[in-house]
Amino acid sequence: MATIKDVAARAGVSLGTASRVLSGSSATSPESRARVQAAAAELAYVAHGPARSLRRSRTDVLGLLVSDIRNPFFSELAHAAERDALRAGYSVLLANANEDEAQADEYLGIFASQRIDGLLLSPQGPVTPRLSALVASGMPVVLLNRHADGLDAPLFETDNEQGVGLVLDWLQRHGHRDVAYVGGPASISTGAERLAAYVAGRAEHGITTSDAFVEAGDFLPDGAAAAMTRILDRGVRPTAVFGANGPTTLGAVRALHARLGREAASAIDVISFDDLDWFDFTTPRISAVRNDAASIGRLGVRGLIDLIDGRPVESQRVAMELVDRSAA
Amino acid sequence: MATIKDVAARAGVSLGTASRVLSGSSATSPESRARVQAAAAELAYVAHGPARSLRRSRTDVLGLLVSDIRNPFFSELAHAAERDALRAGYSVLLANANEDEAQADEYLGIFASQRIDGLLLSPQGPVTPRLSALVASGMPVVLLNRHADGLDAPLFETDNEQGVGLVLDWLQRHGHRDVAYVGGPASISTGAERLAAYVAGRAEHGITTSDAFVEAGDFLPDGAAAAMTRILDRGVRPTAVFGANGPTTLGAVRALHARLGREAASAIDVISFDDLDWFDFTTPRISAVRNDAASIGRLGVRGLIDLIDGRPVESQRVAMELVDRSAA
DNA sequence: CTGTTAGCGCATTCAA
DNA sequence: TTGAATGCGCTAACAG
Repeated sequence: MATIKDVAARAGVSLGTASRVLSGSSATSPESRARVQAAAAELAYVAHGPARSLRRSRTDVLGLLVSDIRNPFFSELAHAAERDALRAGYSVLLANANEDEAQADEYLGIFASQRIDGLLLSPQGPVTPRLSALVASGMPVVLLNRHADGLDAPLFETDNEQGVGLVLDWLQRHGHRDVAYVGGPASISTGAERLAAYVAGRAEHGITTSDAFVEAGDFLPDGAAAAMTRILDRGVRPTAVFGANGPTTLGAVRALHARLGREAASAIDVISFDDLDWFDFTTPRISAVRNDAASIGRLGVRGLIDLIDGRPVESQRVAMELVDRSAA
Repeated sequence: MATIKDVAARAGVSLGTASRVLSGSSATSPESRARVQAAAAELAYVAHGPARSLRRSRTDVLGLLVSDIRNPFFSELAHAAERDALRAGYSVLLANANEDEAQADEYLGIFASQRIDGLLLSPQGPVTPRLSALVASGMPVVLLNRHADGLDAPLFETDNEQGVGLVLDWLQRHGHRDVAYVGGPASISTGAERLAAYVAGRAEHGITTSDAFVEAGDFLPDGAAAAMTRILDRGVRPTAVFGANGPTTLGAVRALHARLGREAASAIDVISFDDLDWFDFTTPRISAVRNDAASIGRLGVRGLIDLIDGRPVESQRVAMELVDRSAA
């Protein structure tokens, strides 16, 4: 591969001039510029990123660590974040924790070694030593959708309380009393907050306060199916099920079908925190509260870049919207 | 951040010795080793990836360019590939072309600049100048699921012909004659191959050869919905619809519902190339041919690493399996 | 506006 | 087994 030295030689200028032309860092004569650009094109020159990073002590790479890339919420978020980062001149190193703390920590090590310029993080619960070391070293960090105790970073998240409020209203409007709640791990802020909001509001919405109807999964389909099954195994028969995120609702619906059969399952209303592609096609349709994953991704990228550039950044909550499919 | 120089100073050894201990490249005395490791731990030393890459002229980073990260096939594939790469000591830079050629090309430029050690590619059709430059420069490349004309690289793909054969058999078994085929772009090998296999086999499976029933989308939901709508607008009424990939089937089902209403839509059988989470919950259920995206990802990573290490690599086809939900 | 020079952090060569 | 020295490719500081 051609180096900048080759380009300079071919253009008949010094290395410094070639560098200035190619990185546009300072003024150059039109003549040099033309010669250097021609030489670069002829040699198919591509700047050596690692060398440039070493010299400039920045990489123009952002790290994005999501909890579960197969969750459409996060794949949508990652997609939007990546696009916006690219537009701002950053690449994104995407890592998937798969809702696993150890795996998340491993990726933080890779990020540290790659010397990313900033981190977009959807944390898996507690702050690990590696994470606090990263923060202590001055790494700009923004949190996506979940906060981590003791980590003081701007947070871009859905408004869990408001979202759960929309669900509670919907349940009440439909006269549901025996509602099953399939949640996420208490160790994850979204899991804890959504549960807290549900528990706090259920009584005044006419919903049973029996904890026989409440179980926590792991925010993945299999764990949620197991949780749903545990509820059914108690012999209780909910008239509605509330899944605390997208994969959770998928797992819950699967369990309903597996355990009760298609017929009986279709007598149960389902409502979901996070909207999925296929909720229009089930019987009955599945309603949901939806937030714009793409917005959160974009807010996160913008916030992180502001942080990198030393501008102040405020946390932000994104309101949720009810997608009511019960009428149709 | 601490550098290896700091570590050496603290351990009271030379820079060279510290390097040898930390990279395990050659023998060191137990004593030096202990002192260096202790010093590194105390300083929370993390090797500077770019510097190391510059010196070793390799980055231990693989590039993975997928067509559409929101397609579960690719998010599953990416997830598996990433895990296996990590286990083999590589990180993965994941990029999403969003079925767009220009965006794919832009990422190839970033990959080139980052000096990735190898490329996993799900191409968007023709070979761009940038891609051929990359290949010409000796970059190891493997193709995932789609081939690119004139690019001679190992290919790991689903067996399109066999998969379409399974679908044709299923359609015939169910006595469908008026079958709508919603395909992908002809410029993408999977789009072309699946269509070719369908067209070649439909007559002998008792399926209409009228091209009024055939339309191409873009392998994304919106494009597929438009294609489905175009078919319906011709006034033809299929008894079954065949979607040529996952997002295509989603779009087709959406269009059926939007155009015909829930009731009429439920009279139409749907079968899909690629299986999705929710096919069990529709009325009627949606059958599919399924291939293991994770396997393809793993095969790709293994093949690419073999290529990097100079071992010979063979292309491989992964057989598809029918998931027949029509009986239940 | 340009050429020369130094050095980012690291792995590796050469002597000892 | 170790220390000293070199250079990977690049940008930035400096002098002209």
